Formats: sequence, C-alpha cells, structure tokens
Amino acid sequence: MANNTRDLNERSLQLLKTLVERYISDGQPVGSRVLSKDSALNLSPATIRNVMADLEDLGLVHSPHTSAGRVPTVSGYRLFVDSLLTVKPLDAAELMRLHQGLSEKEDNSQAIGVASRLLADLTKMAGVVTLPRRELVCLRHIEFLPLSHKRVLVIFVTNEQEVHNKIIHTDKVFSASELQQAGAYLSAVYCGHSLDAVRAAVLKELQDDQERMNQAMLDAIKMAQLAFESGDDKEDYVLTGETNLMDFSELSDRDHLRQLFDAFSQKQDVIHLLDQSMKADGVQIFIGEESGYQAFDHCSLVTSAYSVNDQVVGVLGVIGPTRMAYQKIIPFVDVTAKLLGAALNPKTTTP
Amino acid sequence: MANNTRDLNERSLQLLKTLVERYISDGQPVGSRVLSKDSALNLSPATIRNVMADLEDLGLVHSPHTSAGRVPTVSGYRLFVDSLLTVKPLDAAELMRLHQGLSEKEDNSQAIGVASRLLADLTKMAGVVTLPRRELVCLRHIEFLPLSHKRVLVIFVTNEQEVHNKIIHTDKVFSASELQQAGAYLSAVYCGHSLDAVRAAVLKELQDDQERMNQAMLDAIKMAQLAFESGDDKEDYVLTGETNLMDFSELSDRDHLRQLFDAFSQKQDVIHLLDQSMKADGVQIFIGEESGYQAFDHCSLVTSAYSVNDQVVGVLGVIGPTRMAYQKIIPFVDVTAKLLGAALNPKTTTP
DNA sequence: AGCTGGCACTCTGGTTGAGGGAGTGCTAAT
DNA sequence: ATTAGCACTCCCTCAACCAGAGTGCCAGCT
Repeated sequence: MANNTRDLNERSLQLLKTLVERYISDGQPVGSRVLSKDSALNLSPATIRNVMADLEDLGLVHSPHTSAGRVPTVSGYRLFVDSLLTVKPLDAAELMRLHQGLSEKEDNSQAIGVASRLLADLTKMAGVVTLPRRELVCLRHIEFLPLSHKRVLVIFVTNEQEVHNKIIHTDKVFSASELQQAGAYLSAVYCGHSLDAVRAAVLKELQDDQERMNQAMLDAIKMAQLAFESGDDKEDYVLTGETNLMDFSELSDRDHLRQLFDAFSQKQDVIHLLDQSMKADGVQIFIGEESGYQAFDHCSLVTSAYSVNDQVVGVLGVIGPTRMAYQKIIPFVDVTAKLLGAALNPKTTTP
Repeated sequence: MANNTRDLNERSLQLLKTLVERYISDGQPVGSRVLSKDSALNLSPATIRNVMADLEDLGLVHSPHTSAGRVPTVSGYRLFVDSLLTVKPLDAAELMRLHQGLSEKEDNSQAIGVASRLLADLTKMAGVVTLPRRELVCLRHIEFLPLSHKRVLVIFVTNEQEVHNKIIHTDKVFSASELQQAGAYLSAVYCGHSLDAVRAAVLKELQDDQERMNQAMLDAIKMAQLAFESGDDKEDYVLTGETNLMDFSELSDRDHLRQLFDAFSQKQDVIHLLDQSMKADGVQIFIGEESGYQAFDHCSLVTSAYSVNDQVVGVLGVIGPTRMAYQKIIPFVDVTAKLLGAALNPKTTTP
C-alpha cells in the first residue's frame, strides 16, 4: 500500500494521469481500451490491464466491480493533484468576470458575498468565503449604551465601516454619560490599533499599577477588556451555490445530501476545516475522507487563504464532488483569493 | 368542479375527513376497504366506492392509477383544513419545551432563533421566523461617523439593544464633530419614537418652513431622512431544519429539492409568501400550488403573525410536505406565535 | 523480458413475462 | 339506497435472459 511515486515508473504515472483526467471528464469508470487510445503511449489494452492491476495493488485505483473500468481512489486523486496535474490557465471570460466582480467594492462584506457567488457560479459548485478575521482589523470607534440590570451594549466600528455589537455584564451600574465618556476615552486612545493589539494593551493596563489611573479610566479599561475578550468572535462564512451540489449524482444520495447540508447549517465543521487552510500558504486541497468529517466523505474542498497587506485574514474555496476538474479549479481558487485580497486592500488608514 | 360544502352531504364529508386523516398518517393511497373500517359509518366498501367516485368528480380526491386507493387533492386538503379538521391540543411535553425555550430571552434576535429551531425540531419539518419589522420598533440612539467621499456611516439602536447600520451619501463633507452633534441632536429629539414616526416627522420637518432651523439642525434632519428612507429594510428571516425536508419522500426528488432550496437561499419568494400572512389574523395556510410559487408546489406552509403590544411585527411558520398533520401543526404554530410575541414583549420603555 | 492477441469469465443494466395483490367500476340482487 | 359479486386494470416483484463491457490469464510473438 506504499503509494509513493518511486514505486512507479513514468509510464504507470502517465497512465494514472490520463485515467484520472478521463474519469473527471466522463464520470464513467475507464477501461483498458479507452485508456489505450487516450494515452499517447501506443500500448495495447492488455498491457494497460497489467499496469492497472499494479495500480490497484498500490491502492491508487479501484474497480467498482469485476467488469467495470477503473476509478481513482482518494490516494489516486492525491497523487494526481500533488505530482501529475498540469494546471489549465484560466479562461479569459472567467478571468474577466472575476476582475470586474471584485474591483472597487465600497463595502467589504459585499465583496465577500460577490466572491462567494463568483466561486459558485463559475465552477457550478458551492463557493465559500470566511469573513475576515476580526483580530487583524483595526479599531476605529467604540461606545457604550446602558441597558437594564448592569448590562451594557457595546458598539464598535472596525476597518472604517464595519459595525459590531455585543452585550457585556458590568459589576456596577453606569450612567449614560459615564459610559459615553468611557467610549470617547477608549476611542481616542485605541483608535487605529488592531483588535488584538487593543486586547493586549488593555490587559497590560489592568496588570500594571492601577494607581496612576483615575476611576473613570479604570472603568473604561475594564469594560474594554470585557468587550474584547476573545472566544466570542464566532467565525462565520458566506456559502453560496449549495444547491449546485444536488446536481452531482455522486452526492445526490439522500443521506449524503442531508449530512452535507446539516454540516453547512451547523457551520462548525466547515469552519474547522477552513481554519486548517488558514495556516498553510497557497492552495490547499482536501480530497474525500481526507477532511476527517464524514459529511465530506464524497466531497473535495479546494481552498486558499486570502491576505490583506500580507496578513492572512481569511480563507475561501470551492466545495464539490471528489470528481472535480482540479486542473481548472486550483488556479481558479488561487486567483480568486488574490483578487479578493486586493479588493479588500485599500481601507487601512486612520483618519 | 364546484367543490363547496353544500354539494356534499354529511356522510361524504365524514368520509373525506377520515380519508385525509388516514392518508396523512399512512402516506398510502387509501382504498374503500380501509375506509369502510376506519369510518364509524358501517358502510360496505362498495358504497364507499360510489361516494369516492363523487368526491373524485368534485376534484377533492384523486386516484394515482386505476387500482390504487384515493389521495386528497389540494382542494380536498383545503376543504379539510377549512371545515372538517378537529384540532388536536398540544402535547404537554411540547408545550413545556416551547414555554421554557421562549421565556426571558435577554436578546430578541436570540428569541427569534430559538423560535425557529423549536418549530423545526418539534415538527420535524422546517421552521421559519421573520425578523420583527423595523418600522414598528422604537429608536433609542443614533449616530454618524464620517467615511471618505462624502459617505457617512449611520449606526442606530432600536428597541433598547438592537444595532443596525447603513451607509448614506451626503451632498457635502461633514467633520466628525459635526456628525457627532447631529447624532446627539437627533437622539435627543426622536428617542423613544417608532421608526416610522421618526420617518414621518423628519419628512414633515423638511417640508415645513425650514427658516426656523439653523444649518446644523437642517443637516441633521437631512441625514436622518437618508438614514431612514424606506426601501432598504430588506426583510429577512431565520430558517431552520431545512434538511428535515429531505426525509420526506414526496419532496426528495432532486429537482423539487433543488427548487426548494434555491428558493430558500434566494429568500425573496419566501418573504413574499410570508408577507401575505402578515395581514391576515390567526393561522394561515398555503397548500401546495396555492402559494403560487412553483418551488412550493408540493409543500404546505402553515403560518401565523406574531405581535408585540397588539401590533403585528412579524410572521412565523412551518414548511413541510402537503401531507402534514395539520391538526397538530395548526395549534402548534398558533401558540408558538403567541409565545414568541410574549417573549419579545417587555422591552419598550425609554430610559 | 516485455508486449500482445485471444478467450473464457464475470458483472451490470435493460427487457420481458408471469404471478400476486390491491382496488376499482359495473351490474344485478336485496 | 345499499350491497355482494365479478371482471378488469394496474402496479410491483421476481426471475430469467441477453447484450455489452471489461477483466484476468495464458500462450505466443518480438
């Protein structure tokens, strides 16, 4: 079962490659005859059969039944995408649509939505884009409004125009004007800093000698601490074109479909999966069971992180059946990530 | 095809009723024999067959094929829910779960989510709840932040703790402090008023003689007008348990399912449909094609508006196959609407 | 030694036909 | 008006069968 490239000669790899390509385009198990014609190797079907038997022993291909052709296994696909695949350059029309869709968006969340939709529409599969990470965005304005029962509504604006809010519980009752002062103070001090910088600074203040602060400042800092304590930034994503997945026969089984859509609405598994791609650079691929989540057993996920100012802030990708045109999807996801990063770029200055 | 109650005697109606009930519980076309046993009428199958032929002529039932039993048509269901159905009181356990789920939510949008989930979980179908209408909520706080290019970010808080934001385009550039003043002014004047009251008041101010206002006030009013001009309050809903619908064989056809889920993510058809229930009082039902949207051809929708302070503010309901247990679902939706209204009730005072 | 042609074998998918089951419509009798 | 009886229709399942596709293996060829 050791399926590394060294166990195989050039010819076998070539055959595996054409097999995968053929299967991707046809969806039918591919037999020795077509393989013999498709590959430029001029080998008879009988020879091909011998090679296929070897590939099967290595776990790279698999026969649905005795008299069907061969189908790539997960390992087969993996070998294909890792070392055999020749990427297809993007179609000019597609590139065009990407460009015009992702230029000059006045609103970040709008750009996210557009990106997701483009991914879905152009690939005819499902597109997903995570919202940019909050830690890496910069604070612009913060304020507090009193609620009943020692609760305070925190409103803060990041990245020029993104509004967030949260309810915190304080240990004493504040008046509206006290809260307003606190907000003004914090806005003045921390405006332009990234959220995790603010969080760190606030913590430091609290640990430092507190004598030099007056009570109002101390209260403000405490509230900031509550407002920005981590753990609540529930990551989220924009998923589009889920219904495209219903058209793939390999997924259209009721149970698979249900598991898949359940995962989509639960969100957390998808988020975990996408999070993994956050660390890696470039395009990352999960094929079938590789993801580790049962719901995605028959799916592949092609993702890429996207960056603003060379900081990775989110991930985007495409979800489809394992049998997808990796040669096209991989470059497609790649450039979409870059274009989205660029579209989000401009707004980082502080007024 | 005139299918009103007068064309039918008591007995036929009784038979239609048991037929529908039976079909709802079994999902199989029901034949004359079972009907003869099920109904307390002591009629022979042959008699029943005659009655069935009449009902078929009236378009109330339908035979899938010569030798199958009968199945209710849309008109049949309609007659059933309108005049035949005996509602089942809610299960104590279910009532319990509703009560504890929908009491004392500190956050309105949380209550909406819980309601949707309860609808879905307890009915094993899809639950939907529209967000409360904005016009009917009261303004608590408003403020403006400058953006580039004559754009202004408006943040306003309604109903004590719900935060909304919007970007408006002004016709001149304002400084941060000008904007702050405008926000303070508007907050002071309009706090506690409902959004549509504010909208009306603002319009009136603009039409009145503007001489008595200073420039700052005028600017503030103009911005308020932009911020609250209608048309942008894209209604939205929380939909849960969509995947439950995959388990119903009558919907599990690929194309139906796709249409349905497409409608769910497009949202607009669903919103139109729900809007219609906004006007009517009490529980409203759309059966099959009655909805007018192809995607819902094989679905029924049981809805009820929910109110806060005797003002209808939203709609909630259940989506499932036409073959659903209306006797249970109707009261269920009814009380859920009432409980949700109550759960949203308390927070209307202005500090 | 590696490749190939040939052949028997296996498995699938579609078609056909028969038998059983369910339920109807019609008719004649009550 | 209701019912029993009967012929009829339609669906479903099962089995048998056939054609098609593709394999595995073996023996011969280069």
